[in-house]
Parts: sequence; C-alpha cells; structure tokens
Amino acid sequence: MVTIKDISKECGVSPATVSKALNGYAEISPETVELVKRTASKLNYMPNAAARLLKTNRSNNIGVLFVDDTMSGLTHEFFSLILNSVKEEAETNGYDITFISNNIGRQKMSFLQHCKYRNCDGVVIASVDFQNPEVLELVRSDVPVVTIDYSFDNLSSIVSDNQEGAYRLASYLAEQGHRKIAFIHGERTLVTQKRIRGFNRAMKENGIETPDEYMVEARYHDADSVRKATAALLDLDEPPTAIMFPDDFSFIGGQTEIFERGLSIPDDISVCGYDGINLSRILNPQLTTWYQNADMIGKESVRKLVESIEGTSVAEQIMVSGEFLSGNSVKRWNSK
Amino acid sequence: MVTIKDISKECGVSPATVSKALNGYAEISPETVELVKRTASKLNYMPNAAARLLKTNRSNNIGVLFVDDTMSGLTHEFFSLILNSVKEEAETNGYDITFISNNIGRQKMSFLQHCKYRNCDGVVIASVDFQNPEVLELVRSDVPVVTIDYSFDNLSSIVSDNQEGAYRLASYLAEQGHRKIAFIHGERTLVTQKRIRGFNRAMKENGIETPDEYMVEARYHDADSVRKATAALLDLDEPPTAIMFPDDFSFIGGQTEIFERGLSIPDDISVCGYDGINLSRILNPQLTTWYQNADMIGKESVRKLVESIEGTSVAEQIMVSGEFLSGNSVKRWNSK
DNA sequence: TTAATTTACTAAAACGTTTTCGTCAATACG
DNA sequence: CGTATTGACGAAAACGTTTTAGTAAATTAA
Repeated sequence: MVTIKDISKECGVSPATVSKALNGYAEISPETVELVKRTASKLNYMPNAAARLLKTNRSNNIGVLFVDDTMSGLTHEFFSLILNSVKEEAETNGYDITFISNNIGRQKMSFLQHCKYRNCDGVVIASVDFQNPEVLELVRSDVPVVTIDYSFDNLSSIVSDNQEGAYRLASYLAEQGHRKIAFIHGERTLVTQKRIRGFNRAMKENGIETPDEYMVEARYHDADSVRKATAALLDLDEPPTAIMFPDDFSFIGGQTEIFERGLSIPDDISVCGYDGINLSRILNPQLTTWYQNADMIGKESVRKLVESIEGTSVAEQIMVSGEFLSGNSVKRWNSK
Repeated sequence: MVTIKDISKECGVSPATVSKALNGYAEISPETVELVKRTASKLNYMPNAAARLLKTNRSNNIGVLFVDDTMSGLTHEFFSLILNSVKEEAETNGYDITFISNNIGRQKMSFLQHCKYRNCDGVVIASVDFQNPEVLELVRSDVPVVTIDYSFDNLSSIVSDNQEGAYRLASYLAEQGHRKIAFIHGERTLVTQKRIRGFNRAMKENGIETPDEYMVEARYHDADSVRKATAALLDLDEPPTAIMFPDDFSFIGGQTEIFERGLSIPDDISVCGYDGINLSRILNPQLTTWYQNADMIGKESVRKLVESIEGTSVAEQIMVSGEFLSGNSVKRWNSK
C-alpha cells in the first residue's frame, strides 16, 4: 500500500506538505502541488479512508435506513428507484452509502449505534415505522437526518405530494362521469392520510357522497390483500364503477379478481393506480396512475442531507410534485 | 464519544487489557472480562470501526458490484432479491455492504480503487459485463471475489442452473404437445448461452426441429424489445404455438402484443417466463415459469466470500438449483 | 537599514484501536 | 530451596492521516 510517506520521500518534502498539497491548501506553492500530485498518481496513491476518518471524523458515508415490516423495502420498485437515485446522487457528491440495520453480527445494535459504529455523516430515512423508538432515537440524535415522506418538526424532509396525487386521480374519475368511486387505500400511515384527504376533497368538490364501504383498507404492495379488498367492493349491492388502488403493483391483485368475475377494464369498471412505476406503463390495459418522482425525491434528500452535513442549513420541508399519467384503464361513465 | 481509555480508567486496568477482554483473548481473567464488559455496556461503548480498521486492515465491509448497462440493476426484481439476500447474510456475519462504483466524487476511480479506498474485505460481483477491463482488474487483484452467474477459473462463483431451467421449461412445452416452440432469449451472455443449450437439448430429445426464426434475441427486462420480438414471431407464416420469454417482467411486453392481436393466453398461444419473481405469481394468467432461488444465490455468495476472507477456502463453483413453477399460461396442444 | 510581514514549508501530536514484548507474581517442578 | 513455568496484566509502538504551532527565508514596510 502506498502512503503519503512514500510520496513525501519521493518528492523530498514532508508528509504534512503532501497532505496539504493533495487537499488544496493555499499555503503550498503551485510547483510543489504539481510535483506532489504527479507523483501521487504515478505511484497510484489512494488515500486511506480509515486514517482520514479517524482524524477528521468524516466518513464520507451516508446511512440509508430503508426497512419495512414486510421487508419488501428493496423489492418495492418505487423504493428501489429512490434507493438508486440516493445512491447515485450520493456518489456524485463523493459519498458512499451504507445500509443501516439493527442486527449487525450476531448481536443486537440500535440504528443509532450502527450509525455511530460506521461513523455515518448523515442518514436518509424512508419507508420505516416512524413511531419506532429506535427510529426516534436516531432522529433525535446529533446525526444529521433527512426523512422521506414523513416530517419531523426540526428536520428536513422530502415529501411526495400525496394529497395532490390522490386529488387529481379522484377528480379525473369524477370528471369522467363516475359517481360511485371507491378507494382502496393502504395502511393508515401519514402518506395514506394525505391521500385520503385528497380523495375526499375531490369528492366534495364534485358533490359526491362516498359511503363508508367504498373506503377500504388493504396493504401496500400486497396483491393478495388488495384482491380481497376488490372482491369485497364487487360484492356490494351497489358496486363502484371506478376503483382507486393503493399502488400500481398491488393493483394486479385487483385486476385478477376483476378478470375472474368476467368483468373488463375499463368497460365494466374503471381503475387507477399510484406510483407510475415502469410496470404501470407496460400493463394492459395501460394504467391511469399518478407518477411519483422517485428520482427527484432521492436526489433532493441527498442534496439536503449533504447541505446539512457540510454547511449549516435550516430545516426545510421540500415537496416533490408528481404527474398525472393517463392510460386506458378509465372509461367515461354515462350515468343512467 | 466513549473510548477504550474511558473504560480502562473506570476499571483501573490498561487499555490493552480492555481491548483484549472485549475481543475474547484467553489471557485475561474471567473476573476482569466480566468487569470490562459490564462497564463497557454501562458506558454505552461502541468500538470505533475506523481505528480498528486502521490497525487490523479489516473493514468488515463487503463491496457489491451490481451494475448494469441499462442501470436497471436495482429495479430488476431478481437482482434486488439477490441484493437483499446478500445484505442480510452479510449483516448476520457482521459485515456491512458498500456499493462499488467507478465515479465517486467528481473524479473517476476504478472499481478496484474504490474497493481499496473503502478497504472492502471482499466483493460480490453480479450483473455486470464481465469483459469490462475494470471488472477484470478487480477480479485479478488480491481482493477476494465471488461472482454470480459467471465463472472465472480460479475464483468461487455461484451460478443458477440456467441450462436446467430452460431445459425443463422447453421439455414441459414439448410434453404438452407443442411442436412449434419459439425462444425469445436475452443478449448473448454466458447465462443466455446456457439457456439456449438447455432449450436445444430439450428440442433434440423430443425430436423437434427449431427453425432459426424461432430463436430471436431481445433484451432482458426490456418489455418493449420483447414486444417487438413477439410481434416478429406472430408475423411469421408459421407462427409458434408456444413462446419462451427471457424473463417474467419483459414477458408483459409480449403479452401486450398478443392481446392486441386478439389472441388469448393460453388458448391461442402458450407462454412461459423465467425467474419466478413475485410478479409472475399474481399475473393473469398466472405464468408458468422457472423459479431462480435468488435468496439462496445471495446467501451462498456471501457465505463463500466470508469463507475466503476469514479462512483459506478453495475456489469452488456452486450451482444453485431452481424450481419449476406451474401456472396456467400453457395449454395442451393437440397437433392437427 | 531594521523591523514587520508573508510565504512555504516541517515537526510532532493526535485520532482509537490492536498487538508485540515485557514484567512480575504465583505456582509447579526437580 | 532454587529454578522453570504459567497466568494476568501493562507499556508502547504502530496503523495513515490531518492539523496546530512553529520556523526559516524571502519579501515588504518604515
């Protein structure tokens, strides 16, 4: 392993000078800087991250806390898109990412402990139970944190505009003449509450009364649970003419139920999804859905995190807007 | 930050003793070990990974090289499953994982350099272009490597039994009476070659001649390219009665083409996928496909990697077997 | 000319561990 | 009883950086 000392010998200067030259200190003469940099790359020098960290307490590493009760965190396309974007933005900023878990090795260790152990400079948190004591411990600690789709008072957060998304989809269905609109929503998280609010606003604006049976809870990303919810809706005396699904993926569960009853989309029933993932574009019928800008969400969270790691930045709630994606899963409904 | 010194003061022993007590050296008396461990947890001590690494040259960190030309590495369900499994197995072994890339910060850095910089103890490589000079540099270096679905002479590798998978699917189609069987395969990687071999073997055993037009190349995980390939097949004078698709996801592209021509699966045409991901189970019709044990593949690669990091292990090619998943996308074909 | 300032560099300590040699009792052996 | 051996611990160096405080020479100011 070639170290700073090797360079210093080769150049006939002290290690201190090499370090400064490499790190762009102004007090080193241009010629020396040149010389040092040249020999550094000649010797194929790589700084030792551990040694640097030990001195500076900066790991250039950001933690990613992306867990899920169902452990589908990584296979959930929406979250993998965020993860991917976080990773790339982190990398262009010179950071690597580390997954934060709480059972490293055989022994139990809290999220915060894991962060400390790996000296993460900051953490991006998404898709977790934000009431979890360990999450709270981390959030309240001194490590910089940015949360996704959940806001704490004194912290920066990046949120997708869930209220708007649900509002727009519901409004669209209403505009198309639907009056019996059901909403299969996910577990009652903050995200879900926002969407329900958006849905309700659209209904109100269109003078539509939504019976309680039209609001049914299922689990995000769980095709089976959504299929059951769909079945319940179709079994009603007055089944809906349109259904909003919790997300694009789990919609497929609903689709199965609909098909198996010999119904067709959108002729007999109109549907829309949520997320706007790749899958929704290739499905047939193509899904009318709401695109969440996962890429932007990831990018912004890293940007904000880096800001609060490197400088002093004020806590800020950033809203990332989505986009209505039309497909052919909704048909105009002519009330009889 | 509480260090070993704090513990040593509290206990009235030297730092050396604390270190040894914590690391289970035999030369420390049981009582001292007890005392040290108790005060360590009382003070909420966390070892400093950087300091330890600096001394021991062991980071407890394994690199993951999972890139894709199409950058869909993380959103590809099959690979996210592997990634997830790698992550979990690594964690239970006390390792964290780091994504290896070649453009950390603003400056270009080779995969190997990145590994060195982060002191990865070993690397798992999958889903990359194994001819890439940078990959080769890493593979030939002194850092322990395990490859997935590709084998180098002197290295351990974990491979899914691609030949068997394609063989079984093709045989099944033949058993069901199909004689005009097409195979839309992926780009000509090693994996693809194996599958083609399996396919061909099945055809041969069943005395089926496969015209060249029935073997068409598309891109993995690319619904659009697969749709086009499907169209080409359906345009033939003698279109196939059964099609094997490159993977479950991209099959949806083919499905779209089939549906839009007013054909039905499996009545008019039989299909099967590959991978056996979640999606294939909830699709309608449910897909007949080959399940690749992503979980096992991830686990085994970490196991093997840790083995070669911690002890001396011989290079070994490990084959992970899959499983035939029947669905209802294949129908018995009565030759006229 | 002398004093003050600037420039370009260096010595050395420090970061928190691990690990190699010691050391010094206590015990075992001949 | 004297000598090995063992058991339990400590001193100190080392890992590769960064950074503070300094120094000597060169330049500028008075």
